[in-house]
Amino acid sequence: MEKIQKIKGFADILPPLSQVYDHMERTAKGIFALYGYREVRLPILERTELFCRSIGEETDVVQKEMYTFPDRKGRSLTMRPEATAGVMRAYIENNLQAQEELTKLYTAGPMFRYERPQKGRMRQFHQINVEAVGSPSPLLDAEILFMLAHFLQELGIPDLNIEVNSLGCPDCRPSYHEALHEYFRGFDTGTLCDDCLRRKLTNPLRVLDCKVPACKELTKTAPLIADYQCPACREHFQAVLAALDARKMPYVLAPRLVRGLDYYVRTTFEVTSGKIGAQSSVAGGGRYDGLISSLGGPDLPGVGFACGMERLALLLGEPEPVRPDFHLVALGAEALPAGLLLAQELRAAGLGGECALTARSAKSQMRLADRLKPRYCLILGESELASGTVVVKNLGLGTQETVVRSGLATFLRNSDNQ
RNA sequence: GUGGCUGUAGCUCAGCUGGCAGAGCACUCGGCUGUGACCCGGGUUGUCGUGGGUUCAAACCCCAUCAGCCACCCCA
Repeated sequence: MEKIQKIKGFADILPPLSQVYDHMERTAKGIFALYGYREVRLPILERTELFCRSIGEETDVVQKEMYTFPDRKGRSLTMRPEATAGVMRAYIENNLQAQEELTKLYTAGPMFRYERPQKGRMRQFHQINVEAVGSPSPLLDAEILFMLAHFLQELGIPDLNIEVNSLGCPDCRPSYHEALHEYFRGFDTGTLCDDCLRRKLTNPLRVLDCKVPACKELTKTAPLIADYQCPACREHFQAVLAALDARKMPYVLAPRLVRGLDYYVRTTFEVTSGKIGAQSSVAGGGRYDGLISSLGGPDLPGVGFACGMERLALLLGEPEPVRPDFHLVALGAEALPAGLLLAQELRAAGLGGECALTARSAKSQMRLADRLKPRYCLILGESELASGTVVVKNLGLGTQETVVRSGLATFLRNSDNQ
């Protein structure tokens, strides 16, 4: 029979890597709880229109990266390419604004984008996502950045760069776009790279982010967003930075930082690492004040970020294997079922480990025990069955002693052999 | 969507100008009636990614296709 293989860009997350994912989610849960965030679990499939309206019709994500298909009744569905849209849909649909003034939510799970896979980029990837809805305060922007930094620090990831920018708002951004347009108009073939010639028309902000030296040189004298922001946006951004400074949080101002999702306004940020290849962005987010009303909800502001779990996993490395408390070696036909009963007693007492299930030589069972690195190897044979004892062997030290069965759980629990 | 590199044992990889499919690790059995690691000896493991083509003969050359990796692009 022909084997069926997984879809391109999709991955099986097996042990021990699955432990890393579990660790990330547990750490997130613990840290986020300190800030008042609660978990939501939302559908992976949504109506296509949700993403067109939130992410933006003209973005790359919507234009060429979505898994979109009709259901059995011909309605267009899309596998979520990001989490914020779905969280906002759920917020509106469940009238969460009626429950509390500020709603703090987080979620973790798979996202789907049809892109060419490479290091740190899969078609099914996983994000931890945080959203805070209901407050326009710049202090909330700062708090969410504190929380993101706190989370990454708790995971123990060094050498991350936190970049911060303000994109302005619908009131002031058009004038900046206009200015950029004006600035780039003069540059033609030979001055800007081919990509930027396209970008200066579609998304002039992206030209500022180009890595080609010639383009970089030109952008040095390009107009700055800061000079075009309205007083309200300027004040907001200054308040965010003041809060970050007061806590002495390390960050860099990135006036060229652009986001590929249309809903972002004012504060935006990105966390990058130089150690994981070209896809260096580990987390990214910002404020999205007009998003909820554009989806038919109340006119409430929001802030959030997404954290890429595959990229975090690249930085975390292999986890320590968990050491079982015991491994039980059973010698002889009668010792096998007796060994299972004994193992079950120990598990009931909160001790973890495995026992032999099939009759094999002492040598092969001991070899297996050695691989599993249990705190103790327990040996149960005919003579131990007869005397109601168990041989307890410390594989690290090579020492062993005979312990009465009734006292075994206590003996194992009190031992300091880790 | 574009470009480059790569697919050979469970894993890591050799395999020359086309001529019997290899090594190390792992696994397994034994040396040691019921004691692991270290040591010694034996043993198992393959549609050479897949499908075509060239050839007396293809893991090797050609075409196609699938998958992986890296980069562009884009983003977490």
